[in-house]
Amino acid sequence: MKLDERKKKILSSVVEDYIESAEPVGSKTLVEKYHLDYSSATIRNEMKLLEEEGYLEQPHVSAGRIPSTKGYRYYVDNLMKENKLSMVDIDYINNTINGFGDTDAIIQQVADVVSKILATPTVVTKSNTDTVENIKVVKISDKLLLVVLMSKNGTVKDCFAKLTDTVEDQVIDQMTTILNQNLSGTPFSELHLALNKVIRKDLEVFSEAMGEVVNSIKYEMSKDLKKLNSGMENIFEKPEFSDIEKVKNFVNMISTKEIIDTALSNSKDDKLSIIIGSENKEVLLNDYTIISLDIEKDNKYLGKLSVIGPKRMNYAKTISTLKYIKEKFNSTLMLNNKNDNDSKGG
Amino acid sequence: MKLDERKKKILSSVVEDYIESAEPVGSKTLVEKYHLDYSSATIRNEMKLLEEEGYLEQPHVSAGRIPSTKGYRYYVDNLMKENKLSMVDIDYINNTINGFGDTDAIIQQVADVVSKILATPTVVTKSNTDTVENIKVVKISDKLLLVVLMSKNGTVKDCFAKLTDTVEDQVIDQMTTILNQNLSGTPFSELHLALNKVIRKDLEVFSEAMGEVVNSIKYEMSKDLKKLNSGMENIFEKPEFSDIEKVKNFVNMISTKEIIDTALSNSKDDKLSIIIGSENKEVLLNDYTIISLDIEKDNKYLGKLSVIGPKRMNYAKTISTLKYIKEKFNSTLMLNNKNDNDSKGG
DNA sequence: TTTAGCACTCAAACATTTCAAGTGCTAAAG
DNA sequence: CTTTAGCACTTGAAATGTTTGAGTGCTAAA
Repeated sequence: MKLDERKKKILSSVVEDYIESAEPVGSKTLVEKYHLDYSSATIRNEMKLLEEEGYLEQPHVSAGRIPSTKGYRYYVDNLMKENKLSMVDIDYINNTINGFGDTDAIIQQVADVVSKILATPTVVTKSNTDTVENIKVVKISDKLLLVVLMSKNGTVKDCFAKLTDTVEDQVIDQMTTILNQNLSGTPFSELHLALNKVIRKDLEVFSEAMGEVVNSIKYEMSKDLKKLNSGMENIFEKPEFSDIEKVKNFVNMISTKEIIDTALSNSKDDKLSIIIGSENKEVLLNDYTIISLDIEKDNKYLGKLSVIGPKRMNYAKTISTLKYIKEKFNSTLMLNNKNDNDSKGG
Repeated sequence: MKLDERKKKILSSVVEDYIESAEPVGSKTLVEKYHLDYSSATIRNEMKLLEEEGYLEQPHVSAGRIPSTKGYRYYVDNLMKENKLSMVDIDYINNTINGFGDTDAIIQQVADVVSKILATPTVVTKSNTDTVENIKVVKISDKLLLVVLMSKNGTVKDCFAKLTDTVEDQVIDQMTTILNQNLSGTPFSELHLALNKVIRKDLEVFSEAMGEVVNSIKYEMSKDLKKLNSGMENIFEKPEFSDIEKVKNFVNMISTKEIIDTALSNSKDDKLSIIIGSENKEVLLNDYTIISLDIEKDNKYLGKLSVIGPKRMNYAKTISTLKYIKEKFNSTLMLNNKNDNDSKGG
């Protein structure tokens, strides 16, 4: 696990060259371009050792090396140099995110700016930290239920569940109890996951009614989540997506709310979260890296700003851009939001 | 322009086979699959004539024929058989578009349902027919203008324009006059086009201030337009998009609001509008067909429901699906919208 | 411990061949 | 005059073969 200086230098050069060129990096390139004062043969020997240790990979025997997930991780944790944003980028951020408009508009601005600067798809979620206090299920007719969610802060959300079979009053009561037991206290932003647990536990008992209620709550929540994508078109510039199948999978993945939600909610909530390739539990995301950051304003949690792209991404620039934007939100320079219609009142 | 029965039968068979198979249709296929009681040689002669008349095209000399834009147009206008929706599709529509939720939710439902059934990208726009009554430009500071738009119905929209140079009061007055002259009475949904005309006419005079004001209004309007895409992932199943360049162009086009806005606003506002391939003035859309339909409820214009896809699309099914949904909106079976926060009050 | 040198591997690029689909034309048949 | 059988011809796609160059691992000497 301890790498000597030379190995560090080699690893960092491989990572940086590969990030830039997207081509496997060979020993000769390293010697010439990165002024390593050894012969290519020596570098080859070192690279072989780095490969055996799991930091590098070789696409095929006569190719150069590319970083493995472990290699990227080591680079990010130990080798990466901080990146100062260029004045151009700073100006662009400051001119575009001006704080005008409601939260939705600002979120959109942030997504647009980040995806422009980094030329990568960007996802911004606006989370609702308000928690569920009480859930009521009201029978409107034999086959129609009204679900009402009351929050701690006093807002009310409601949605309908349509059934194909009639449902007994007693079942509704039971259902209400289960929902309250499992969900009260849960932040709205985590309701999705909590609901999945509920149906996994109780599906055998009241399959249809419970299923419909859960789905209608999920649907209502999905409207609330306000996930904003931007810059999807940037993937076409990246050689990782030269294959149509890859594009297809990526687009499908991004459109699948659950995958992204889960990925983002897995990130530790405190600071900056970097999940590289196979570190992600979701197999479909194993070729991608997600870097995300919570944004706060006046100690109020606004949401999560995330960048998703191939493992081969410019980690240094991405991180400094995200951090800069986070600071911008913390600074008092921004105007206050004019109006915020996050959730309709009860 | 008059085609005899045999030519009609051949043209319609070519169109339908090509829609299904995406492969150029040869004379042998037609004889065998469509029971045309002539030899392949006769069919070949007829196809040659149809090609000379412009109804068919030949990708290369040893390939079968594919319909030209003119061929599709003739098919749609004269040959196409009405398509009854399957019970499965009808059930699916009825179960999914239930009229619950606000207008935004319903629009999303419509987009989702249509893209699912037709397996094609779908765009639904919610138009705002309220018209501009008065525009005020207020100087907040030397380099910051507030633009206020008052509507006939009494709602107020406002946005900021940031300048890099200071601007004289007199210029602001002049600008206000020009904006009011050109825009008052314009429906919000057409503001985009009207603004383009304004800057084209007056750009020489007050380039910066006017430009910024126009842009900020446009940005504000774009939030209002509520364009909802759905089913973008469906393009990957179509051989038209096997080439990555095509996908790239399509995605870029769809993300470019102006292109789609213009394309949709060109469609005649009354009934069903079908714009096939090169019939579209926008060159970038020349390989695509846009079918769209205005949706009304209680004689109130709700918006436009549009399907965009390659010229080779299932015209009959697309049209009947859209029509069915339009009727569903007209029918009184749908619940009334619970609440509608189209635009914030003044 | 480092390095020069060399045999070896493999993907990518390019060239060549083969194949099948489908045509247009001609001349004969209806 | 219309239809059709027959055939030479064209062409893209797929399969196959060839070349090239980048890069490696290993060996033996410095």
